[in-house]
Amino acid sequence: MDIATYLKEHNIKPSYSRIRILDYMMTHKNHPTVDMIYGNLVKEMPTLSKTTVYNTMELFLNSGVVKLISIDEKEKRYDADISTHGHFRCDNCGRIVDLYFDGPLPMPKAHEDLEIREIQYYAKGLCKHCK
Amino acid sequence: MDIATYLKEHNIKPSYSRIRILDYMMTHKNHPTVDMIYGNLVKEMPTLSKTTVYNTMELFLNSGVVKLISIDEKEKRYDADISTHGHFRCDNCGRIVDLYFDGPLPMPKAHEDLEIREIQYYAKGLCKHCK
DNA sequence: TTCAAATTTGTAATGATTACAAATTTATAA
DNA sequence: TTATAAATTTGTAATCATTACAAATTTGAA
Repeated sequence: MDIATYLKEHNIKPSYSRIRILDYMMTHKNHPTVDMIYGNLVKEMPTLSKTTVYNTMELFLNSGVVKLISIDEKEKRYDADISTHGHFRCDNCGRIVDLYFDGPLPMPKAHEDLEIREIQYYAKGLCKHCK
Repeated sequence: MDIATYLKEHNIKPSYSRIRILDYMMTHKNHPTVDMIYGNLVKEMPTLSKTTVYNTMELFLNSGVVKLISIDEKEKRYDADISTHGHFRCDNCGRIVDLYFDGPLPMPKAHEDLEIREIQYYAKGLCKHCK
């Protein structure tokens, strides 16, 4: 589907910056940091500001267009794939890959006193290339 | 078991600060931040430095005495319960509670190309008091 | 007791993120 | 089109948890 249409469906005005940022995320699927997005796009958008990327990620987050990945304690990462899945980060090269489960994401023992709205599943270790 | 003995078993010299810090964590079981530990202990240890708490947590982490909890994007939290379990954080009051599963922590679909060393399971939402 | 090693401490630096106001762009109405 | 308001973008400064680092203190062995 068209990126501008997708943004409009989430009640976001599809400005040029927003389209390019979401396009970057959907094309690369690399769970990028703000720095990665900015560093890549500024080559073709010389007036782009890092603050705009921060603002846009916050907007995307609140609109449900992206999900936050806190697998790295240093920098926030974002995922435009909002389907329920987990993530693995290689302790050596830092690359992040998706993790899927047989069936829905596993739920903890019944906690009828908790209203769970979001689940994050992170695994860490060594990837194929680094082990 | 005695805290000093426990530290020695992990090849850590049981200095007074280290004993008090680990004692705080085991007594409170509140998944504290460095600030929480410091703020509580400094009342009875006026010369305690926040840097010491940071140093000690790093030491504990590398020695396997505590585990890092990255459920909060702002501050690191630590858990002296090193058994495999998940965590839930209330979006409203910030309290963190333990999550357990029927059986071992669920594993993702076979990724024979990944060497998984650690798994973190985080859930967020509203706790009993806040929902 | 003496000296070296380990631990603790305080201050300064780092770096990702946020605050904020000015500048620019876009949309709306006359 | 033109004027005006609203939304977006931008740059700079502030924030704040964490780290770096060297000096001070404590500990332990000879």
